[in-house]
Amino acid sequence: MAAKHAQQKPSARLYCAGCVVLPPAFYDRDTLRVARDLLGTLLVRQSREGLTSGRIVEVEAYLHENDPACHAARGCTRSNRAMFGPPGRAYVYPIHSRYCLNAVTRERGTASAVLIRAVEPLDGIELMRRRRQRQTQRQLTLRELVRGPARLCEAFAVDRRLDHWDLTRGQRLWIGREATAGWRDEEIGQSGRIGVTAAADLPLRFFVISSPYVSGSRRSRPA
DNA sequence: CTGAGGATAGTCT
DNA sequence: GACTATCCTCAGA
Repeated sequence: MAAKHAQQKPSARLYCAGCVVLPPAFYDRDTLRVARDLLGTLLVRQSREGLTSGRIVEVEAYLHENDPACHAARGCTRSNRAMFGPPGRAYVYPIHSRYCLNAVTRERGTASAVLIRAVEPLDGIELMRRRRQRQTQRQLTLRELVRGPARLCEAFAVDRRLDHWDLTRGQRLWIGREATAGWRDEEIGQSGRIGVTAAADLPLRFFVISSPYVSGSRRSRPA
């Protein structure tokens, strides 16, 4: 159990080194399936500042059909256009002067996506800390670096410029699969989505029960 | 640990 | 002008 979470000890070898970039076909499936399967994959960001990576431990599905909480529910606008594009692209949405990162999927040919809410920090922790530390005086704990969709984007330097970015090319920003096995279904929790007012009861949030990096209160997790 | 309140800026009506 | 898929701080248990 605990062994599935990486130790903080710095390693000479990169965690994301053996990763295989997820192909377009991965995203071109039922959105719930993609959301579940994204748990345990690695989010990787390569920029001029350096490389950061983290294991995805919490996601939310946003479906085009019968989901009023989905940004695509009211049709295509300038800001949500990426969701109407091909699967495997990034949809970066600005909110409250911060950003959220989604992976676009295909839900029977309509616009849908998976919001990445939290990761377990792996590579480039000091770089994440530098980016996140800019506002705060206090020393941030490891879990505070990436717990929550907007904190995660700040730690990974994801902003509007990466909207529409192709996540399947293995450059700048991508998601990869490790050789090691992921979590079993019993280790995955499901709940309503956080922060949404519409359709808040739909169980479209998936998270790793044992992970300390999952956002939201403990109450949103089963005992 | 939890919940409440305010900051903040881009987007749409 | 009114939202919002958030975060931070602070008070209280």
